[in-house]
Amino acid sequence: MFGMSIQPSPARSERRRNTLSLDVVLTEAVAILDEHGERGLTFRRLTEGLGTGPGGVYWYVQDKADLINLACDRVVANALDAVPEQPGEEPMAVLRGLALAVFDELDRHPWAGPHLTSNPGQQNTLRLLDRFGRLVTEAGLPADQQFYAASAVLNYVVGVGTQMARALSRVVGDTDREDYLAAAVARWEELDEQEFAFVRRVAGTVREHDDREQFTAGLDLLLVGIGRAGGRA
Amino acid sequence: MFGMSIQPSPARSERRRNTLSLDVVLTEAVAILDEHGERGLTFRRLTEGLGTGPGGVYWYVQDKADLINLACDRVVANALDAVPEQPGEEPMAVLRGLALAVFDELDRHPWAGPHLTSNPGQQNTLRLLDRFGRLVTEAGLPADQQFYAASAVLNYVVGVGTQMARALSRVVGDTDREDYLAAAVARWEELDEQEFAFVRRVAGTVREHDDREQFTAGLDLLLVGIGRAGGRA
DNA sequence: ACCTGAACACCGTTCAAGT
DNA sequence: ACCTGAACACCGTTCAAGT
Repeated sequence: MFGMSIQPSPARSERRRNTLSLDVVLTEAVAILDEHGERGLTFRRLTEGLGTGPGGVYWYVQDKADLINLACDRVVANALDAVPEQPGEEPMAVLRGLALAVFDELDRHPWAGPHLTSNPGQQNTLRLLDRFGRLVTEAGLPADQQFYAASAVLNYVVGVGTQMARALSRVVGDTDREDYLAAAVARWEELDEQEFAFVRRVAGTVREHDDREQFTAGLDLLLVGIGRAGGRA
Repeated sequence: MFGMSIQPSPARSERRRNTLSLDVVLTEAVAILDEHGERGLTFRRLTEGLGTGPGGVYWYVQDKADLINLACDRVVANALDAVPEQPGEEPMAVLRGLALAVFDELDRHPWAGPHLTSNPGQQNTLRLLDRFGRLVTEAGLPADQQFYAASAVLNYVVGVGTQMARALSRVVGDTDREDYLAAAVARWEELDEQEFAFVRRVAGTVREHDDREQFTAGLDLLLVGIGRAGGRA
């Protein structure tokens, strides 16, 4: 739905060239990003995979930044498509499902996370914010708190989701395939006990549980808080 | 404090070269990033400003990614230094002050935001998480919720802070200096009324208030929620 | 140990030319 | 309208050589 190309699908007959389209370009770009990471996405590799020249790509895309943004937008589109709107359902349950869909998508495409918060030009991230906002509204949150509550949820989902996705993912920037999270925790346990008192204390507990469960536990903490909150401190 | 170079400060006598140091390199890098954005940070410009060759920089830095990470780490260091630890103070008040310090620092250095969440190798971001964690603990949050509460706060502060910093900042990627936020809101108001029902409704209110105030209002919402939350949904 | 700077491989982007 | 592919300017990184 949201990931489809904007231009009308050309009649699949008559011409034998014109195998290219924004859709095809983005599919290839996402595949390369998944396999080789952000640094691995070069026009050389992209055009090789597509069987075109650079000019062909530039017909559909403004520049490399635009290409990556569009690829990110497609990732978010996947999450949105995975959880269709369900009017009448318990809003917080829907929100939780949507958050998990984003989590799963970030797990599949770990390169996308950092670009989601930073770029407001992405239509589907805005769409995601909109859905969070409507769900939070449905749940009865006062009007003047809705925007920042929705922002908080979006930031939590993307921020924590990105971190955990990188931890789970075996591909980080085309190089290391180790158990990233375990390595991080091990590093944490070597930190100074005074200076990093908190991180050292919780380092063990982070490893123990299932990541997806912890992700939603933190989300629920946020939602329960948002649902109950009445005014400012 | 946290922004200082790791290596011992060399005796400022005897040698007449050796004007370089990690500290000097990072200062110049931050200055370039502030003025020209991330794309504007090239080794050419950097070495011109420093009066060195590329090899000189590579003595202190592993590669460009490392350079940017170190620059980001210094930005967070500034925020940490701005709010020294104050045992005995009201933890939530201290947390709020620390969050605002990060906000201000992201306002000064809008390029840093996207790199903070994505990179766990940054010591000072970890330090920031640790302080949030200790403050949340002091405030009486149950042990099993502390880590994700601290993460939520960190993600809110960095995520929303980055967005607003970009909105306020006049330099975005070396080019446009328009009123970014106003433009964003104007774009929001042109969106489809059905599809973006929430964003369109709140678009007006976002513009009205003072940004810093809204930032803390959202943060307080989160903190009040965290403080009151008892269990999962 | 610290720095120089020429050299290298490569990358994003352009554009005149083709269909 | 859509695509080709050679050409260009530039960029990150290396490394033998200096002090």
